[in-house]
Amino acid sequence: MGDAWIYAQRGEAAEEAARMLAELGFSPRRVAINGSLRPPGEAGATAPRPDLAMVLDDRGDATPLCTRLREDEDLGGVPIVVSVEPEDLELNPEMLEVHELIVAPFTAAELSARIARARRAVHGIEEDEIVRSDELELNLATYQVRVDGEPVDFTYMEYELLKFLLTHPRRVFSREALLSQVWGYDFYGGARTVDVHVRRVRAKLGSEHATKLKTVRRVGYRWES
Amino acid sequence: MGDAWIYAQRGEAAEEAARMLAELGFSPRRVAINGSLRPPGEAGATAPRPDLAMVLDDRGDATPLCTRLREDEDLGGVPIVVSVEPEDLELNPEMLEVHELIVAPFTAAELSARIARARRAVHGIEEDEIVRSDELELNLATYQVRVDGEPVDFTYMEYELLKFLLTHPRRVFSREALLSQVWGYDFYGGARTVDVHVRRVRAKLGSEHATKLKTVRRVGYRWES
DNA sequence: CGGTTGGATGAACGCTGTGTGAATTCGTGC
DNA sequence: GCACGAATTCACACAGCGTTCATCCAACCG
Repeated sequence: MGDAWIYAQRGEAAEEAARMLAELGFSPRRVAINGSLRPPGEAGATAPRPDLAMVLDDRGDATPLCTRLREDEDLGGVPIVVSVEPEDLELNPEMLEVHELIVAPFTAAELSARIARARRAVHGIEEDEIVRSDELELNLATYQVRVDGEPVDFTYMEYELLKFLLTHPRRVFSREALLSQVWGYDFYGGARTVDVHVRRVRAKLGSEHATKLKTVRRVGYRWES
Repeated sequence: MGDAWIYAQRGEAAEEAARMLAELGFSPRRVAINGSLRPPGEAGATAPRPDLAMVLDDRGDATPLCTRLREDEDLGGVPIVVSVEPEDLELNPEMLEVHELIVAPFTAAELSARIARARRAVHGIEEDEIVRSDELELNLATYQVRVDGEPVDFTYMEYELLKFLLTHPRRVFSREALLSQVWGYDFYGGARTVDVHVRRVRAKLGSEHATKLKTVRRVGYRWES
């Protein structure tokens, strides 16, 4: 699911949130509420972006923090979920603008739903429409592929082939199996067709990732990351 | 605070919500979940609009209801708050799109905050009634389009198509999807219809912006700014 | 170490899908 | 009923993409 940065004053609350986010498949990192808005060790140079910012409010201290988050150059567009205590629900303008609001204590199921809503609000895309493998990203909603963060153009068949192998990792598929599953059950064509597409996919992936699309001699192809 | 219409299957839940809304200063009215979407006695003639629609989900039955609410001619733009039971939180696309989501049981304070957020979400859109993307401006109120500041005349379908793509950026839509979502669910026509409208929209946008309406071969169209 | 087999590679062909111009149908107001 | 604009359908050309073919290279086997 990606990185989640947690902004919190109190330690227990942060740990509980981290536990829950990890359960949902995130890699949570704690961030001090005062300071650079980045986790320790992440200087501005590399400027990594989290996939989610989770803010744990403590008596209204989240308000200025959210403003800073929103205005931060590199963190713009990161979905923000703010957790507030029930007694701190009194209205304040910032709480109206935050992507998604959750009232503590909450369940993992609710958090998951609210994260999906926050992402939807920001990206217009749901997380489950993205297939990842290492530094590879297949976006099922936009038909775009990112290799090491860089968008790469794939043609329709290239995309479909890569998607199939990526979503069925490790298992070997014969050319015939690929022809029937990726091209369609009624396809009658030479098995060499697969070879050519594999070549093109490899070329676009770059040497780094190309090696993950392995040839199994006399059998077929396999994805191994 | 104004009128609040409650859509619910179960009576107790509806009464509890009504009590809470009254406490917050609303005038709650119960609406049957099947039927005209209006309280009894409110025929279409006078067509009053509530200031809030509160939907109480019962095992997922809120989904089609929300779709109807959204598409209702006179109820468009009414803030919608949906209450769901914790066990019904599993993701479904409609729940991602609703203005605000609240998990039962909830306090009046939380409901109040979420109503404020829902209103903000709706007002935000109505306040700027204008959808912008770079130097493009869609005025939802007047059906006018400005390209680089210059007003351009769009016909109805051209406008609807552009608006749909612009408000769902990046995502690819097949011709069939566009036909059903922009033209209407019951539309049966050639998929080439979409092509022609895309061409006209592109022509009116000018070469600069036309390239943002991208063709995804064998799949459909996509807006990318 | 040569023979054999299967995969990689380069290039060219031909089909399918999309763009485009124009004709036709539909809808609305006078 | 007529006129006008808009939406839809039709026909065709072109480009991109998928497929095939021919050749080269690497792995396996004796």
